[in-house]
Amino acid sequence: MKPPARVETQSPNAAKVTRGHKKKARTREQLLNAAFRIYGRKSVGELALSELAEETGVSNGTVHNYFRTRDDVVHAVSLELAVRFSQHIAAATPVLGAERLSLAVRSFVRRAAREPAWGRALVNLASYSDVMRSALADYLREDLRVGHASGELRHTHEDVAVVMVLWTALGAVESAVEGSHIEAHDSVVAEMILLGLGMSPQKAKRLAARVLPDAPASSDSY
Amino acid sequence: MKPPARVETQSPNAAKVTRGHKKKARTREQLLNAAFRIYGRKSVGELALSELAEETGVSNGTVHNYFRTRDDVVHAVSLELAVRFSQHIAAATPVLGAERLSLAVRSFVRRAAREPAWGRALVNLASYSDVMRSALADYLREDLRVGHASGELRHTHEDVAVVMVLWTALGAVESAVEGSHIEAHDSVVAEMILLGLGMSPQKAKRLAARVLPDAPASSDSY
Amino acid sequence: MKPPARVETQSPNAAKVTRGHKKKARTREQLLNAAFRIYGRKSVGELALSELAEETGVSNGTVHNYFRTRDDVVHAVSLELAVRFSQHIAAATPVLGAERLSLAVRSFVRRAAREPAWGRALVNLASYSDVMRSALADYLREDLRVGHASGELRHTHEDVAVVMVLWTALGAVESAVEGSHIEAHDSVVAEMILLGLGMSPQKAKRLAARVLPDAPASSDSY
Amino acid sequence: MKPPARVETQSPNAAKVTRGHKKKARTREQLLNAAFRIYGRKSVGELALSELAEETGVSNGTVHNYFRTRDDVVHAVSLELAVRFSQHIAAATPVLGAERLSLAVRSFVRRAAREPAWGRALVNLASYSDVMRSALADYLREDLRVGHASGELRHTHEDVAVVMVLWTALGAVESAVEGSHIEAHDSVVAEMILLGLGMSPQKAKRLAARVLPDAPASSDSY
DNA sequence: CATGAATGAGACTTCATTCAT
DNA sequence: TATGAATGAAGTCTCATTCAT
Repeated sequence: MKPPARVETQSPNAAKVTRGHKKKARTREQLLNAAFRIYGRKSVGELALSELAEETGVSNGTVHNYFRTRDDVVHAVSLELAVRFSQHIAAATPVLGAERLSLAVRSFVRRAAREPAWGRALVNLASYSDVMRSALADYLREDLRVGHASGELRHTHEDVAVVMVLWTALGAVESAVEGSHIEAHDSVVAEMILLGLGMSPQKAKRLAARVLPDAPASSDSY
Repeated sequence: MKPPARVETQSPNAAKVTRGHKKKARTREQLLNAAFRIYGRKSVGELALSELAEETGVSNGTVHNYFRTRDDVVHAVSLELAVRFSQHIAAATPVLGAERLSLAVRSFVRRAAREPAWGRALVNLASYSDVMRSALADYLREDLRVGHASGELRHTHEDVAVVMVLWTALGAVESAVEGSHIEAHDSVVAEMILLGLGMSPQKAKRLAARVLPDAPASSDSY
Repeated sequence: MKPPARVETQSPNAAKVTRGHKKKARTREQLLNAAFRIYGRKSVGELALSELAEETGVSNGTVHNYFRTRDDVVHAVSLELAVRFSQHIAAATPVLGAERLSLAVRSFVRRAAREPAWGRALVNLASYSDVMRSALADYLREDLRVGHASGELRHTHEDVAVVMVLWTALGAVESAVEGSHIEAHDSVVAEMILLGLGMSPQKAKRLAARVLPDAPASSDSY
Repeated sequence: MKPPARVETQSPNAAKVTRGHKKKARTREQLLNAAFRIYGRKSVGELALSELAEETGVSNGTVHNYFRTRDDVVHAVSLELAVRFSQHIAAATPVLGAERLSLAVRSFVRRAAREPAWGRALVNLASYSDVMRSALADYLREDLRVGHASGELRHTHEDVAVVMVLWTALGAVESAVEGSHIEAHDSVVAEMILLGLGMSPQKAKRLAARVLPDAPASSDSY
């Protein structure tokens, strides 16, 4: 029988560690959300820490307690976005491969058309931050590898393929954001990518045209 | 008849002073070159007009006589770069179509590998400036159209195709600049693009592998 | 009923917690020690209360419970230093007069040479705080008065003499701290001071050259 | 008759070198004067560049064109003060030696009594800046050397003597500034210093009591 | 035209200080 | 009491911009 008091004894500074933790986490999240919203309006280099403070509704000094420089903000938002994205995709299709790749590209393009601010933020981040690009590339690479192993995809060089998929998707997002209304934009883009990866034209067309579940209601942030 | 020659003899830089016209043109050119060099080092948003003055070796005020804002600089450099690029490509292959497209993409990637500063400048400009992107897109579009008409290319949507080619090329330039050493990088990229545009795998491989004339000696600027 | 004794056994720093009194006194002492250490590194005006918190290992708020402003800190450290100094000198020589004065000056110079941080702290404090200067001056004044009464010293104006002795000693400490290695520095300084106070050259030389007991092991603080 | 045109011809870029030069020099001087005035009110570490801007009547940015940090200001003012001081002393007595030393010390003390702000500035600068101390020490050293060579002074160690004279003078200035009204303060201090340097009591008293020409009207600045 | 000193708005940065826990 | 997140005043610093020369 262990004496329950010992729980406290074991970690005497647990209180210390937790003190103000929840508030701190909440503030940080608010800051990241605000930053993402700003990236939807202006380029990464134009975000001013003071603007971030105002958008979040905290003081100038508070922002500095969390982020010392603009780049700290970009970095943190990139990581957070990558995490959320992966959770989203994993929830939608647990199966790796060409299909998931197509799905990911298409959902990017669709969301960008629906929420231009989101798309602009994505492009801004990915253009600026190699952290963002790496994070996205890591997910794509998994699908490419599985697709290649299964014979669906026949690209000759994985790294080049990753670059092609990523940048083409970003370009499509960018043009969707700029308001080019293209019929079934997401499918056209996905098909072209799959072709580039060596999939047969018929399969590419079929896979890229699969019906997609309706988008989830867009949350407040990203 | 005044002996104008003597004036030049007396002061080595009299040429500069002789004609306002020439001087003005030369200063502008120097400013553009300097700006391009800076874009090879830092992002477009980080170029400070005062830095441009220093790099060019003129005064703060002089820069302002030519460019009122940073965006003026980006705009001017973008146009100039597009012009030089088109001249370069036109000189290399007068024939429009898939082949010229492949050539253009490959020469971008090669030059980026050879001169990372040039590549960085290109990516920075294209990421930031839609003027730059449009200028490049216009050239690509001609080739795509001709290639499609001739049946070499079978893309279903021209705008999407333009975006794919342009952004994939930019992505490849970016990764070349970052130092990823890939065997025959330019050909691999071109082949993937041609595939995506619907060319048959055999033709794509053959076209993308064509031997290329050696690069011209890199000039001082762009 | 929890067994309070066990609490102490379980945690090694329970002593800290036992009595608010003791803890408070200890915290204050730690703060003063930390402040003195910082004065050994940077000027009095550069000490930040937040830095003091970090150096002491307590929170920002805790410092504020003890000292409201920087000047409070300077004041408290000055008084504490003066007290310790007087105890030290009193322990070494109970006899007032020229000899004790010489001893005091010499021990300052010696300690500064041995522990530059200590010397720097002393100079910083004395340059900034008239409290510090007054405290030191008060001790010197006693010796000057006794020395004058006994005929050993013949200075014409006590206040001026105090200033001369104090500032010369500080200057000597400062140069010792800066690393000027002078043979028998302490004796040379003391002799010059005694001369200035009107002592005969022979007596001054003899008195200033008296052998000194070895320095006590330097404590952690001041 | 000289051809006036030639003046310009000879140095074609003289205009360039001079352009705005007078204005620049004037602004710099105003800034130094203002800084010195501020040092008469508060410690060196308390001078804010923005305050300096306001005191001088120029913008914040202008100050930054001249001085990047507080220390730059201290440094520049120290050098300037040293130059002016040397000019002043050289004008008053061209003869090096104990007499000039006495004169220098006395004029410091007198001026401090007359113009407390000046004295405070001097003490603040000398306490903070080793540049200031070195500059003053260099002048003193010359006199000490000559005085020693001539046999008037018999100090055993020059470096220690420099320190004694300098810091005693500073201490005297400090106490004069604080309002201690001492009869013939300057002479008492000088006498004590000369004694400390080994001069015979009679000579020291006589030399330190020499009548001094009346002080020049205090200028606007230092 | 070119120059570069001066400007001042706007962003960054530091820190003493407050206060809920 | 101790904590530390949040605050905001005060200062630093950067640069596009103006203008007299």
